[in-house]
Amino acid sequence: MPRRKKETGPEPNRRAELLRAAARLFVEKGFDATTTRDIAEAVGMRSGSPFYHFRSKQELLKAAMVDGLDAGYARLLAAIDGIADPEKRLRVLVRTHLGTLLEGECPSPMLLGETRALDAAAHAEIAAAFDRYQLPWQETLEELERTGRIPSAASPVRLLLFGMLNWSKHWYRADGELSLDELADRAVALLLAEMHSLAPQTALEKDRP
Amino acid sequence: MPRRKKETGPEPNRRAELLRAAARLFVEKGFDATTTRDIAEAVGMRSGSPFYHFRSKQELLKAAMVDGLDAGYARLLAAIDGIADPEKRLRVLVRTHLGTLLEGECPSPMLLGETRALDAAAHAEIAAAFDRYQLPWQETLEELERTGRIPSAASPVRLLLFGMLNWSKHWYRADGELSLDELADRAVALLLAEMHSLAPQTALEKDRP
DNA sequence: CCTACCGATCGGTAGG
DNA sequence: CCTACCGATCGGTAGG
Repeated sequence: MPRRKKETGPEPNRRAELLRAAARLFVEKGFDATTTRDIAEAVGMRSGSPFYHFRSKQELLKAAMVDGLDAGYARLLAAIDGIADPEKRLRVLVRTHLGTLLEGECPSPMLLGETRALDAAAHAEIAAAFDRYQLPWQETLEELERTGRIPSAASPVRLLLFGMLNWSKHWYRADGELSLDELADRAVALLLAEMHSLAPQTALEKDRP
Repeated sequence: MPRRKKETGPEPNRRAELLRAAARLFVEKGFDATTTRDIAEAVGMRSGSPFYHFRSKQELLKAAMVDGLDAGYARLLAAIDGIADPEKRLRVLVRTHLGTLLEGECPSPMLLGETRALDAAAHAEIAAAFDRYQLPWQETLEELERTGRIPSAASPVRLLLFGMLNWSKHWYRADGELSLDELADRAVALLLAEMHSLAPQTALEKDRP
């Protein structure tokens, strides 16, 4: 029986393993504090071997960011598929984003600050991946503006929203009182100002429709 | 004429200069990518001299954070002095915070992620400084809740608010279209949901009362 | 992908 | 606060 594929060059699985380990370590310890030896050890390689897959530590960071963002983008699209109501769609975007950020293994937005060390070409690739990621958000916000649910979908609104969500990485505890669903509700409520027209006591007690 | 003070040990000015330089460099390049040599050079010292003032690089980071937060706290208190209306006070808190963060030389909240390398004792000192800093915010939010301007002043609200503001360090450009005053208005409007009851076009055109 | 290694750099110290 | 320095570590490479 014929093999699926001739073995050409490096094993793609090992490359993906390196990227996952790198992303996790970069988030955990920071780019500079993470050594290429840490990353190699995390996947059972020797110190020099990551450089067989990636030209430099910088390229490892760039690839981890772009792959992480694209994986998150795919997750977003799958989650909002078929949801026509923009308010529900926003809620799903927020919840899915928080899941990627706080439960996932590759919280790319947290690596934003670590890209300082990268050159302009890498920055451009990462920026393009961020732009893709933000597309469904901007569409949804604009639909909410058109239907009068928010007063403005101008760019700062989206950025303030991402700020609310991404910063939670600094304080959210999975073993705390606040569930991810509740946090998502809080954030959406803040944006939509719907709590203002609800009785405060019931603001967090919404059932599923 | 008598000297104000006998010279006892290290010059306090030099210590403060080191802290300012360290804070700026840590924000700019990250804790690990900043060398103690960078910091020494920034204040015109030789490579070993910072260790005359601070026991370790970690202590430099801890002191820079605590000092930066306490300076920001003093700035907050001065700014809100005598403002009775909680809505106006919140607006001033937000604007002052954004000023410290985006125009100041020591944006301490951005160093939160860099404290990974510090031990438990240092974390406790920094946490205490953060708690002080958050006091006037929490008081103001609770007053807004009591007077019915926001539906809840529970802890996540304050944290989401800080998220909106702090994340702006990642995208705000001083030479862009959005002024700090406008950004502050946007953030406050999001929280108070006042835009909902205003005509959208005038939401950003408020004069001073 | 491993072995063996290099050049550079870094935090920190001794002694003045 | 400087000079001179040490031990350790790190990103990366040559050769297989």
